[in-house]
Amino acid sequence: MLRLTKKADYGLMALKYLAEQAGPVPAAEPDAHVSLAQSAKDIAEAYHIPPQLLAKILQTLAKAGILVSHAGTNGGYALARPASQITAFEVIRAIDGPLFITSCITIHGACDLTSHCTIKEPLRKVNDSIKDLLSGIRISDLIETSESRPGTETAVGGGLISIAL
Amino acid sequence: MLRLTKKADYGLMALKYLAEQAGPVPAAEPDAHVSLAQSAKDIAEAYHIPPQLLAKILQTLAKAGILVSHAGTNGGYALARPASQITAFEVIRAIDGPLFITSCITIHGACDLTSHCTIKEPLRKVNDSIKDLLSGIRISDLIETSESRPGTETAVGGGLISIAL
DNA sequence: CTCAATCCCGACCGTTAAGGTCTGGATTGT
DNA sequence: ACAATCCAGACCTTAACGGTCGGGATTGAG
Ligand code: FES
Ligand code: FES
Repeated sequence: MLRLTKKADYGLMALKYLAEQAGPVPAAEPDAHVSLAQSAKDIAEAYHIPPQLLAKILQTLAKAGILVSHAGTNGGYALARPASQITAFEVIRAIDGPLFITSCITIHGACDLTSHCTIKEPLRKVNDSIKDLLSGIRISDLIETSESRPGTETAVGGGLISIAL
Repeated sequence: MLRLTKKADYGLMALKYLAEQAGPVPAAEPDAHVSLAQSAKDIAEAYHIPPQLLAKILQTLAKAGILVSHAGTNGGYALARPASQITAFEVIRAIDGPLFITSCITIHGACDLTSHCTIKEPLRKVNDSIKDLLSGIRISDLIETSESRPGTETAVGGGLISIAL
């Protein structure tokens, strides 16, 4: 249930990476772009993800106005805005499209039993809540999660995604 | 993104239906079962959904302890508990399995780049938030979608879901 | 006892989308 | 001129989803 695609995961990782690269902004360059340009290949190698796939994701993000791109020898991608002004919601939406939980959104608008479905409305509210939740998360929120223990690898904390209840 | 499967949708619809049938409980039968038994076929016809598919969904729900079943001529399904004690989360979980947004849960435990993934932890928190959100929704919340008691709002539309990163 | 109405279980199948690859072309700094 | 990039599609493979089928096990009714 409620599955976030790997593409969106990759996209968020890449954005976080870019935000980190541009992290210590010397506050001496108020114009131009927000962060340094990084090539798709570099980012892909940093995270060991398929380079060509990430390339396409970054292109999508660029088309959505979240990234700016620059071709050429020292080209690459940079954040179009400060990391604090990019929400997880718009990233996910840009990559995965406007799909939502109802599963009743076919290409024809709505599913054929939309007139009999009695839980459509409450589900829409859940949908909105999740949207709000995601909209409240900014890229800048991702960069300082577990940064305090140098040396030790993360993910040592045992139960990764145990999903237990 | 974040797509709820149609099966879960159907399951919720069926549960709501059962809850409605048993709605005006005369409070004179504190024992036995909570609601009247309805056959899978009846429920399927009420909503115009594939009967055989719904049958399987109800079986799953019964196995999960959410419904009780009774074979025989006047058999059918009934809620195993009052509708106010069944959450949307456990329904979805019973039907769609313990899948969650991370998309990094393969059958082998975790995805192979779990050691490089830097956003796993923040994502897990989002996950938990959604889980909490869904856990706060009860079947009884579905039956009075509009114009209900002003005292007991569904707490869904309020957007009071905050996430701490 | 017999029978019909049910629930139960597993196998099966078609469609779709996700994840990933490949090829060719358009920019642009050096 | 050339290499490093970005860009835009056309593919491919696999797995999950949505749905179907048939056979078997219960159980109330007549
Ligand atoms: S089944 Fe389509 S709106 Fe619920
Ligand atoms: S990509 Fe697997 S944990 Fe994020």
